[in-house]
Amino acid sequence: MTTAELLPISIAPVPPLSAAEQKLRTAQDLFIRRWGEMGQTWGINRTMAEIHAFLYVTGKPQSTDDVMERLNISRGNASMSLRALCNWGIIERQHKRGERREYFVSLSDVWEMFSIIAAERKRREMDPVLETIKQCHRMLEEGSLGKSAARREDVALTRQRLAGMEEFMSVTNKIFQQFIGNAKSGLTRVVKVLLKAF
Amino acid sequence: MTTAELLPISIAPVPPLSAAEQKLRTAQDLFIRRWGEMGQTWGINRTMAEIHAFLYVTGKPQSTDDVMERLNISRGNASMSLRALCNWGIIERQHKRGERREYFVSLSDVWEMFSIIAAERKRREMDPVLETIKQCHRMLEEGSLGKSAARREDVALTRQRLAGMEEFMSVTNKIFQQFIGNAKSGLTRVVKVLLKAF
DNA sequence: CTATAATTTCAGTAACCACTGAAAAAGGAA
DNA sequence: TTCCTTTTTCAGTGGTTACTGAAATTATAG
Repeated sequence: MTTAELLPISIAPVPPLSAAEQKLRTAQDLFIRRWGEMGQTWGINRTMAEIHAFLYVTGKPQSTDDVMERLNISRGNASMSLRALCNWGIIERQHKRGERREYFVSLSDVWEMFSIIAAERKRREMDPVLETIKQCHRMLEEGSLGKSAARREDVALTRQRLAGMEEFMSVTNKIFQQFIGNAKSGLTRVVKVLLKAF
Repeated sequence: MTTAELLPISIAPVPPLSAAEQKLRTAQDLFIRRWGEMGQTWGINRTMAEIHAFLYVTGKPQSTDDVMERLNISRGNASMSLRALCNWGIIERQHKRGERREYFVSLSDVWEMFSIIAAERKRREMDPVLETIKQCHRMLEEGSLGKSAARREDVALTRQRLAGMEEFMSVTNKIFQQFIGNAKSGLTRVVKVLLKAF
């Protein structure tokens, strides 16, 4: 009994990679790994970032199995991470005619991707902070504290600090807003303007 | 034997907080907690962010014990986190005349703080990515692949994707650079440019 | 110098998050 | 319907990071 008979199904004969294919793959892997590392330090888990990098850099629709194989991860992990990326909206499901399995593709426009991510993070992480700062401010106003208390040195200091932070967050928010607002339509213009100005 | 005799050293009679003090503290705590949460999602550990928020929002020099007590953390944790924040350069040690213990203060200028952080993160996290992308690009040039290989569809696709990402990272880098050199005026300028363009 | 206060270090532990793999569910094809 | 393929779910596990607490070290006062 041969190995082929014992394992009749799997282990399709993998076509050997040409030199060019190998180099392509190496370059892609390099990018994928770096992207994963970067993701980690920005609060995005490594695997998700890597999957995204893989879909983005190959530019081709890839199946769950492609992802599993390329990144050496389990089916469960692949499934959950792919779904999360779909929910973010930076990759999309794609059905192939007459094929049962699903494929995934990354958005091709980096700017669009970034603006989607920016919008979400602004909403979830920056807006609440700004809201909290305003709330703190209100708590320390004369109206809620009384005149004499509001003039206490420590109260004044804290209010001052809160004001500084609020100003900063407002400006940052505006920049994000600019990117987000112009997501599809005018991002290339934003880019051009920025490139010209700096 | 009274409790005071059994525990002669610690438990100095904590002066009761006035209403104003309580409100001040509540407002500060609110800010501190939010800041900690935000830090986490941006890849900064909660405690460090909280310590910084505490120092920033009170505006007063605080000792290690003050930090421990206010945030309910151990001495070891406080010590290590404070040191890390000092290394970042966003808080500073301060000696008080005739006092043995050390105090810590936060930088007061939010713009300066963020530009310090931005500089470091750019250097450690963005520059390497840009470098990697360039490297990948080079690996897929005609020179290293040969003419026919370089024209393969999949190679072309990947090169295109890398180019898109490189453009994005370049612009982002420039914005950061703008911010790093001259924190407030730099960013304000970015905002102005963006607002004028739309 | 000694005594004591303050700080740092670090081994051990706790909490957290990512990941696996197998079982269940869902989705066609016959 | 049943059979087979693909996807999803999730309990359990492994790995990582954050934190504690006590011992070691350093700094200051007397």
